[in-house]
Amino acid sequence: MRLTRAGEYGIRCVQHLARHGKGTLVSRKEIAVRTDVPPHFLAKIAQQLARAGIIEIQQGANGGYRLLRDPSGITLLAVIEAIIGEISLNDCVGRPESCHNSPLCTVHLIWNKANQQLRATLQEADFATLAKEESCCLTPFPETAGHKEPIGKK
Amino acid sequence: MRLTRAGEYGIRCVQHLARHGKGTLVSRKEIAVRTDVPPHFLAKIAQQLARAGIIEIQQGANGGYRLLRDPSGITLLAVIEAIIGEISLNDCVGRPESCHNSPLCTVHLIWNKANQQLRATLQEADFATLAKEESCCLTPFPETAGHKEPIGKK
DNA sequence: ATATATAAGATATTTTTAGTCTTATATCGA
DNA sequence: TCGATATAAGACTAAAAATATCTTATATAT
Ligand code: SF4
Ligand code: SF4
Repeated sequence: MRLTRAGEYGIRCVQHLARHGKGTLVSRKEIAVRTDVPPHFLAKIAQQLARAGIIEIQQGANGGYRLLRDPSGITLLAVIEAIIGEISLNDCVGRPESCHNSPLCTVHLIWNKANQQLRATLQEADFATLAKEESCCLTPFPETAGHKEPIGKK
Repeated sequence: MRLTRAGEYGIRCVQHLARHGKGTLVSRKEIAVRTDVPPHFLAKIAQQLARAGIIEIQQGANGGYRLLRDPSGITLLAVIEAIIGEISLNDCVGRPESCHNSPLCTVHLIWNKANQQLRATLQEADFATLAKEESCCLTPFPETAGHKEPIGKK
């Protein structure tokens, strides 16, 4: 019941790009360092974002990534689902046929409602708004950003 | 971003008990067969429900499980969180200290909001209401319930 | 006492997540 | 044109979590 790291990383990537604005080329390395994401992992995530039409990848020397759309036209939901697929809080939400009971199931209805509500909330959040204030993943002192401490251990 | 099977099974178990009403003893085997849950797995889940004060386990011959509270006083949220712990859609929701950026992060605020909304929705659903109509996991013909077909394979 | 049913926790299997590595390709600039 | 740099694509590995089972112990009804 939790977003994967890949999803979280995808959001960080887009948010960093959003701060530079639509069309600005930013190197993978800069994004990786500033958002604390393993560079090779970021490459994979970027490919998914590119396939979803959110970013464009420029190869070669001085390559990098750029936003294809205006930040105001990119929602949190779009980015997340580009990475992890359509959100489905319970198996039967996305695939009702996975449970023979779903046509009669009152719990199923609750899950459908909750799922739709969650997706709506994430759809309301666009990256123009999100980037307005200083936010996600701006490491205060880039030169000292060791980014090797594990992000979260209990 | 999905409920675990253990969580789903826990709901089925409580719902089955709810149909029998508070205090009625139902054997683990009956619950397992009728809700299509592996018996040993159910045992584990039941222990978690017992620790959470939702059911009581009766040992020994003719033992089984019974609801401790009235179905109307048991919410979907309570059952789910008894099994999988408190819902946290992103790591930083439950443990803000896991990301040094959380105090400034606008995305973090969205997750907090979405999380609270989801929990509220699941809290509104109580098992008296859920059990009113025929619902979750009532196999139409118990005697033919082979329950060995895998519940969901793509 | 014996049969029955669950307790509790160890163990095993499978799936998913997370991350890395390798080889190929594209682009820039000397 | 060539070499350095940067990403592409996908194979591969490692770690973690989910799912399920097994084993031994304990409780209870008869
Ligand atoms: S029993 Fe209901 S809630 Fe559970 S998987 Fe089936 S349809 Fe979904
Ligand atoms: S960057 Fe923001 S949303 Fe992402 S983990 Fe940190 S606080 Fe949460």
